[in-house]
Amino acid sequence: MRMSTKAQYAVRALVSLNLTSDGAPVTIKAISEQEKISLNYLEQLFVKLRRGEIVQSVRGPGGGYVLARHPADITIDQIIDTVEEAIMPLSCMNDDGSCSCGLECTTQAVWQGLGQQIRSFLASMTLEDLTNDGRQRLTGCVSNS
Amino acid sequence: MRMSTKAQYAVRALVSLNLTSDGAPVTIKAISEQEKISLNYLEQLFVKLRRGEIVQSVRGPGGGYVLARHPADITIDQIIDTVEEAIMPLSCMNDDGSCSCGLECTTQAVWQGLGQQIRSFLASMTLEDLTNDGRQRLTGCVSNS
DNA sequence: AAAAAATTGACAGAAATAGTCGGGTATGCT
DNA sequence: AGCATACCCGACTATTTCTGTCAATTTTTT
Repeated sequence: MRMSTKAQYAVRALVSLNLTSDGAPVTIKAISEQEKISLNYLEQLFVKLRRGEIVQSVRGPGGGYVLARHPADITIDQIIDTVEEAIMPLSCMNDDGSCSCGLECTTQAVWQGLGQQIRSFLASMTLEDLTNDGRQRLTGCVSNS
Repeated sequence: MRMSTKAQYAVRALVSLNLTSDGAPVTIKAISEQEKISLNYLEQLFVKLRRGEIVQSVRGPGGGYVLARHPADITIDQIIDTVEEAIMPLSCMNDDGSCSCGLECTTQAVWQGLGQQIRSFLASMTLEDLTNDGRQRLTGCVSNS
């Protein structure tokens, strides 16, 4: 059971974007420096985030990325869905996904239930929640750079 | 976000064991054939399960494995903990696990909350629950072999 | 047209996982 | 005592997945 860093990076980058932005586009270079994430890797993520309509790109000089929607309308599970394929791929079923009426179906039900649990948890948190949380922490702490 | 097949195999094998057993030890060879899992791979898993006191081994001819505890006292998260190291390793923190007071702490809180969610879900299901479920399915279906 | 900036796709290194193989050790039956 | 059964253990390999990088292209502004 593990969460890919890809998902973690995407969430962090978006929180950073939302936190930094004053309405004008933010370059991923700025995010990269602030979050210490490889610039090129971030590019990959933002390509997917744009396709998933989480962010909008503004090309040309002075360009960058802006949130495509209000942060309260962006949930964490949407972000994860966008950057990786599935939140929880199941490898326990027969290759064709059918049920052979053996024990697999029993255990499958467990993982599927778990998957739903995970999803609903992630769906209950929005980017705005995290940003507010992050803002609090930043002001409550001494600067660290 | 994915669940290792190791955990899935372990759970399936234990359900199978509990389902097949009439009190006498069950050989992993039998489980291997029933669940179509490599014998040697299963052995590896059962070594860990024995160390984790989920099962007990009976040596010599006529031997095999028996559950070490009542199935109602074996929860799924115990099984997973036993066969793999951690349910949810976090890679989002600084290598030493400290908080650098940046945005990491915000997003860390998300993953940690998620980890607890997952754990409590898996802790709420026992081997007995799954076995009963499996028994129902087996009798409710036509034989498939 | 030139320059700046974003987009794209292909690619390589690293890490984790799945599964295999061979030998060893303890136990019970004859 | 000896043999067969069945668990125990460590090392090894192949495969997949993930992470991260590089180079080339397209678009927009000046």
